[in-house]
Amino acid sequence: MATFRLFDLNDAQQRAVRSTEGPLLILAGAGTGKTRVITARVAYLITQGADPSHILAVTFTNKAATEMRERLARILDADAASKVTMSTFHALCLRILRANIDRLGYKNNFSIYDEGDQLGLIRKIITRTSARDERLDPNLAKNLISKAKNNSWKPPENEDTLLGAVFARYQSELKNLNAVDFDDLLALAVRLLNEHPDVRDRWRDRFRYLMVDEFQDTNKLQLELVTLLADERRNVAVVGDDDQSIYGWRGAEVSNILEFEHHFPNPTIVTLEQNYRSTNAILGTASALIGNNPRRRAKKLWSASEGGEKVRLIEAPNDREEAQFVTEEIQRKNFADGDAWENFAVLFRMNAQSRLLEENLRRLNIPYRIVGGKSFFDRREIKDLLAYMNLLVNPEDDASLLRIINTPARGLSAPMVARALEWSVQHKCSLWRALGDREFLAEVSARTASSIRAFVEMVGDYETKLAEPLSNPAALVTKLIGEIGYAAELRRNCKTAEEAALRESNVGDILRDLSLFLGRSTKGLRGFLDEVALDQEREDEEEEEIKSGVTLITMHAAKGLEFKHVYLIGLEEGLLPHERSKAEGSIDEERRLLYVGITRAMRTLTLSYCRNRTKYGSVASCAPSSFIKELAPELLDQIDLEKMLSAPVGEASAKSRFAQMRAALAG
DNA sequence: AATCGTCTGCTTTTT
DNA sequence: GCAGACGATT
Repeated sequence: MATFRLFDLNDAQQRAVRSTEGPLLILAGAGTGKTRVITARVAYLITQGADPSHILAVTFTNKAATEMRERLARILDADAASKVTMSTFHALCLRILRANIDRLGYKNNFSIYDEGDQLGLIRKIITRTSARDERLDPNLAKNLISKAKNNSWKPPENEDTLLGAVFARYQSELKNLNAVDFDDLLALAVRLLNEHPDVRDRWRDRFRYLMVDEFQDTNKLQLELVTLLADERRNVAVVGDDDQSIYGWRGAEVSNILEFEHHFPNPTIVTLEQNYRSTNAILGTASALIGNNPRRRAKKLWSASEGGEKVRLIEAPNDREEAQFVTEEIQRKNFADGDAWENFAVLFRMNAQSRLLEENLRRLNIPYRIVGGKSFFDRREIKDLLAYMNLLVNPEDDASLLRIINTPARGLSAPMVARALEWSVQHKCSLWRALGDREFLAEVSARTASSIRAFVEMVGDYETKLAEPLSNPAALVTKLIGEIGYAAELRRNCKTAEEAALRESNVGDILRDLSLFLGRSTKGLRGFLDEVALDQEREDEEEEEIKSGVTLITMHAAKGLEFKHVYLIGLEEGLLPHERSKAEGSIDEERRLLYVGITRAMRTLTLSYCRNRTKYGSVASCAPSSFIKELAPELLDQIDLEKMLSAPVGEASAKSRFAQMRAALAG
């Protein structure tokens, strides 16, 4: 039975929770207890008699889904909580597709292509398709194709532009490879539900209460999916904040939330405005800024807690001094006030800005963590291993096959692979089929042919064993990487023994993860690969340990997080708002980005900009961001760093001397 | 097949 | 000013 208490919520939150039938729009300003409301509402639905298995809550990230699942488990009994579906859009679509994608002419064991695989395939198609004087940037093509899919545009029938031709071929080739990309997960699920009423009705029957988190970030396809599932019951509760829409460049449509009434007429609308995170100085600054945006749903954040320090605006001579000031002040505050490093975060527009901060933090021996950057799963050895696993599940998966066909080297040279690929295109079959075809083998030398046969036989062997009912995939994969001598391959390819050992232990980590997965799931190797494809967040052991420390993070990645002390650096025209966004006319989104950054702060907020900044290797002078004059002047404390440091006596110089002393002690 | 050098072109990145 | 990609070299 639910143990949550409705009266712990404020009035608006209660209204949101109690509104159980029909469309509901919850406008949840930053820090207004959104996750709490969603979980409370799920619990309330169940106390009102809803079957937990009829409830679906969709989020964007696995992290959010997990957090919600955990919170729900705390206020509901474990059995009921486990029956509620909490899923990302992509995982939900994957589930829908794994059950019935055969209706669209794919096989149910399809592979999921990540952006690397996607890019590889597009590169290949471009070189094969383009005339000599034509050029198309593969990355640009990938982005345009993604945009097209998210808008449900079909590949053009007439291939009269290179891009159109590449798009059409990319799509048909993916299908031949029995693979789908991230966009396809959404697009094909929508198509499946649209074209097959029986499938649609099954899912509609399954999910009778829908909740969507971060609704401002949904794109066209995601809205369509929600609409398709909602049916005439229209039990759709969406939660979001138009002011925090910062993913327009990835296809998110703010209009989904701005025009919610258009998509779901006569909704209940609840606005959450009481903020439990920040001081009124911070909230006032945020409100003043965001008030400059034209198209938005009015809301006024307020906090019950009084006072709070003014927001500081620092003018630094250059980016070096800016970084030095921020890091030394963090050190000083940590020492003077005993604030743990975890309470501090430095937010910026571009990842490149983290470098100077890193250098300074390292110099001062301050622990830090950089959020974002290269993923564990981008590592060579992990991609290789996953490619082998993918191949065992779906041998027609050319991208995986190409990745490992000669890794470790087994006499299957690049020219031979190119010929095989050509042959496979001519015969409209997969690379795997080509390698197993007598006709093709007759075209290559006897030695090459025997190498190919050995490889095909080995993979086929494992594939057969894997398909046996009582097979142990983890043991099989372990045996496979032993048989191919992958450890030796790593040692051969790494400069140092330590690097090889690290990579080897990464391989071990994945194999251990696989065993753990198989222990808790019945979905086998295929299920493991699905989970990995859709959750790239996980970190390895070492990184896990450095979870503590000062956080360096982009404003985009900071959405949803909060920190006691926030430093927002580089508030310069051209950086924030970014030059490119200005050119594209998305200033409003840049303003929202700054708004998101500001509202991360709980107690203190420090903004800074530089008069000069090193850009692309040379120093350029810069103007303060045009957003600065939109902030509330009465809540702002303006400080010129140079003047402050040259002041003969007073607090500032005492602090600076103190910082030097600390630095000496730390060094 | 691997490595070296030159060229290019610079955001943000939930899945 | 640097990383990533690609072509020329051994």
